[in-house]
Amino acid sequence: MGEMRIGQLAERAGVTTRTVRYYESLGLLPVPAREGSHRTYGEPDIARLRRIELLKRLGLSLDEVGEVISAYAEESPRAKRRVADVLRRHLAETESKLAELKAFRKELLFRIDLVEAYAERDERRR
Amino acid sequence: MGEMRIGQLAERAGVTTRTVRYYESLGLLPVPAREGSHRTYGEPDIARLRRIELLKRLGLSLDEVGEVISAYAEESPRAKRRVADVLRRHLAETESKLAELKAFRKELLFRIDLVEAYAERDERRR
DNA sequence: CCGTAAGTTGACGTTGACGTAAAGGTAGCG
DNA sequence: CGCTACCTTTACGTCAACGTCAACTTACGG
Repeated sequence: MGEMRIGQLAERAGVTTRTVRYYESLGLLPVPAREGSHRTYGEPDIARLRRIELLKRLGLSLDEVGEVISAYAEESPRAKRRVADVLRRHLAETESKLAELKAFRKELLFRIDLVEAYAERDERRR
Repeated sequence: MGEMRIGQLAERAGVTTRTVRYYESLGLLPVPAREGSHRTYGEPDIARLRRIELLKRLGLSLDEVGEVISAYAEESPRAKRRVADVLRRHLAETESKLAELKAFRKELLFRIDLVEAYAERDERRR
């Protein structure tokens, strides 16, 4: 009943086997069934890995992913709310960074415009 | 003519002395003047440190800060453009992350609403 | 049966951005 | 003179998130 082994899982989820074992050791992935000594996985594990990678891309640490992923699987509203809280926190952070970044870019683009205006004027005065 | 030493600079810029020396070793801060064996700094160094910390908060690595900070001090349009390029790249990344994060949050809030709706219904049916 | 690819555990290596400890130099105050 | 606060360099420690290597074992096609 083992749909696939660690190599295929890793490839289909876009990670390395090392990463799969590491996540397992951190409890981000459930301890898998074995066929003999080989870990075996199914489709849901791919989905779970992809969720983990998404959460990472969003800037969560693996610890935070741990909180969120386990709560994510649960049905209780309390768990869901915890997930939402973690995400909202990161959303707020990201939004403030974005605002700063935009302000910074604006200032820079402005200065570039200035310099280019000077350059053009110098062109015409030749 | 030494306006302050490393301890005061660090405190006023909100970093540690270790950080100041580290940044100096990376070339993020200019090699400072000395009074005897003690590094001395002025107001511009505070400003520079604050710019560095801002850039870090925006998600740049110290390497990238290095590119940006030196170019930032230069007057040439080419340098300014390089600064803008680095920042635009990070802006794009940040914006895409933000979009994902928003989608994720939306999905979560939706699920929370669902669960809460169930909870309420159960309340009324008691 | 043999070779090869893929899997196993265990342990050490890496990178970035500093922290921290050791072992001392120096400036000012009483 | 001696204390205290602050400074100096050198060097090893840390943490996250894996990479990499060693030394096997297992599974499968020819």
